[in-house]
Amino acid sequence: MEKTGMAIQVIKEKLYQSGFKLTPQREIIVKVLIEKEHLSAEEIYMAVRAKHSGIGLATVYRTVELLTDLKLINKITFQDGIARYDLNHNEHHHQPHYLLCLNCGKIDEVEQDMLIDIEKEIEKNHQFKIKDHRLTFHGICQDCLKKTDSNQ
Amino acid sequence: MEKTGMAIQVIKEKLYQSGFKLTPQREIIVKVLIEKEHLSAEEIYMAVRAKHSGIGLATVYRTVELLTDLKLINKITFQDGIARYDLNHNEHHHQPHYLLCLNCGKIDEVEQDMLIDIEKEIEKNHQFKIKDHRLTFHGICQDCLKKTDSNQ
DNA sequence: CTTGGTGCAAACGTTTTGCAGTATC
DNA sequence: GATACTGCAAAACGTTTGCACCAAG
Repeated sequence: MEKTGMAIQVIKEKLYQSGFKLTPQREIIVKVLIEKEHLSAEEIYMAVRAKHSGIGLATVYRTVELLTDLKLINKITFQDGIARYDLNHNEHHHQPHYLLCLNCGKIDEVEQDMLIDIEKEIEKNHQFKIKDHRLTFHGICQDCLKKTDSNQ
Repeated sequence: MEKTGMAIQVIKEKLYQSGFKLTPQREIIVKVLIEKEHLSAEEIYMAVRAKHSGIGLATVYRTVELLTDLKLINKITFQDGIARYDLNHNEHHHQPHYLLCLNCGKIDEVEQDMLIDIEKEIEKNHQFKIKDHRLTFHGICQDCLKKTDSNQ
């Protein structure tokens, strides 16, 4: 709960710095985002309604849009076209890399930025100034590998 | 025209090998995909209607789905959630990397696979068997850099 | 005549928007 | 009382599907 309180405080400050408020609805949404990762808007909405039944889906969308604009959370869309949201804990603005299991759908994050050298090469070879990146690996996670190993 | 004819011939063969036909509608769609890259379904539909006004949008969707399943084209979805399609010229099954200009929206491709070493490291460190990847760099393209350089 | 393919329109799931009402300063 | 924010419902958007019709072997 310490961590939650701290994170909310930081977000509250950044909101006020930009002229926005941390309304009760926004606070509940942020708490949900702290508790669980990779949630879609619908999933946030469900979790939020469990705590405060009066919140509308539109508020969820408007809040995650606001938080994304302020770079407080990351919005990521995999191939299914559904946007998912994660708190942006690291100060560095780069997106983490994702490991997406094709079997069970689990999403893992790799916080370490492994693209630095590649980005330098791309910038040199293509005269393209890189601001951000999205990298997702599709494959089979550790758990699913174990399950299938014994059978095949 | 040589290139177009060859590409269509290859696609026709692969379709027949899998028990499908190259209908007139499918042929027109393929020709459009040969002529332009990174088209959305809607854009394919527009281009196709210019050549043959009777084709329906559903046929476009069904065709690109079929071609994607047969790995004849790549489907890629950027952060806007709109799927785009590209002919898969290289035999290797890996997705190219993309350079997306935040200023003008231009999409460039990097065919060379630069992730091989990183994938080895991820597989070792996370016990995750990688099957495919999606890598997009967001930044400013050469043309837009030139335009803004003089002003700032 | 059977099978696969098509066009149209309707349905779908996610996201956005208009608007009237609410809370806050 | 002005401003930012909310909830609801409707609309918008890209995409998929049901179905009757068509084409080809």
